[in-house]
Amino acid sequence: MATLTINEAAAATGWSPRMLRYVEQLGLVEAPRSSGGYRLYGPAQLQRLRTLRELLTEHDVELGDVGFALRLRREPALSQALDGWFDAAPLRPSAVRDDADWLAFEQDKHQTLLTHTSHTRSSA
Amino acid sequence: MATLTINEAAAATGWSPRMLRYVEQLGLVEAPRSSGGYRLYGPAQLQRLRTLRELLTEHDVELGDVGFALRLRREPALSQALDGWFDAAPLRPSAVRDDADWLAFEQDKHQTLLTHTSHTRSSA
DNA sequence: GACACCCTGACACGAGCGTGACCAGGTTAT
DNA sequence: ATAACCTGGTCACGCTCGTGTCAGGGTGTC
Repeated sequence: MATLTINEAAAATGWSPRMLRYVEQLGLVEAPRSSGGYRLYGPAQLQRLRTLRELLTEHDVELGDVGFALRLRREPALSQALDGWFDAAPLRPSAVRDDADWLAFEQDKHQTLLTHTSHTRSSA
Repeated sequence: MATLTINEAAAATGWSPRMLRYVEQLGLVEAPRSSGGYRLYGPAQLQRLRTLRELLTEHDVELGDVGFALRLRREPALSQALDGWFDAAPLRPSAVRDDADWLAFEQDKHQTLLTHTSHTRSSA
């Protein structure tokens, strides 16, 4: 099967050769290699590079962000931890959740009072 | 209900007041305000700040990354686009997928050949 | 009303990211 | 065999991030 070298692929996709290597380093588009080590870009890679570019421009996303998304796919533990964190509490905070929270809060307060000589305030 | 001011919350969670404002700016932990505009940290916020810290240290994640994860939750279109991109092609590329790809590839190649006077190579 | 605290906004600065440019050496097609 | 191309590595530069600090002004408590 015929393939393009990195410079040809660059010309075909609008990326610079430098960026193609960088994108590969991020794990986003990895080209197979020739026996001598040259990157060989086939249709799949070209397509991927093009759609990647669209992703970035249309959604105002950085390469690093896509890299992080990749990390999320590869580390389910991380993804799960994030899910848990987001779901565990409302972003627009409402109020107290349960008694366990209250207990922890009182402990915090005392801890605070021990180190800093401060005082609480009444809410709005 | 009693709450802590930003300095007290900082002392209780280990963040600096500066960072609490920064974290809020990223949309990660937003504290309710007093009528005068003071941030009021309750147990929910303190808990959130603590677990956020754990997230960062235990998974070697940056604040910006969590911010991006938040963006993913708020922009389903973006999340979907990323999903599509990741699923559309294998990261460890294998070969051709279907004839449509081949067609696109030939077009690319010609486009390349038109602009640059280059040539194709045989694969490894 | 005095004093301590909080607010926003700005400047500063080291560290890391995205990107280009260059180099010495290996690969490929003719 | 030679010219053109590729490779990984490194230096450079501008930019953003995380973080501290300061200034000018408002808020809360006694």
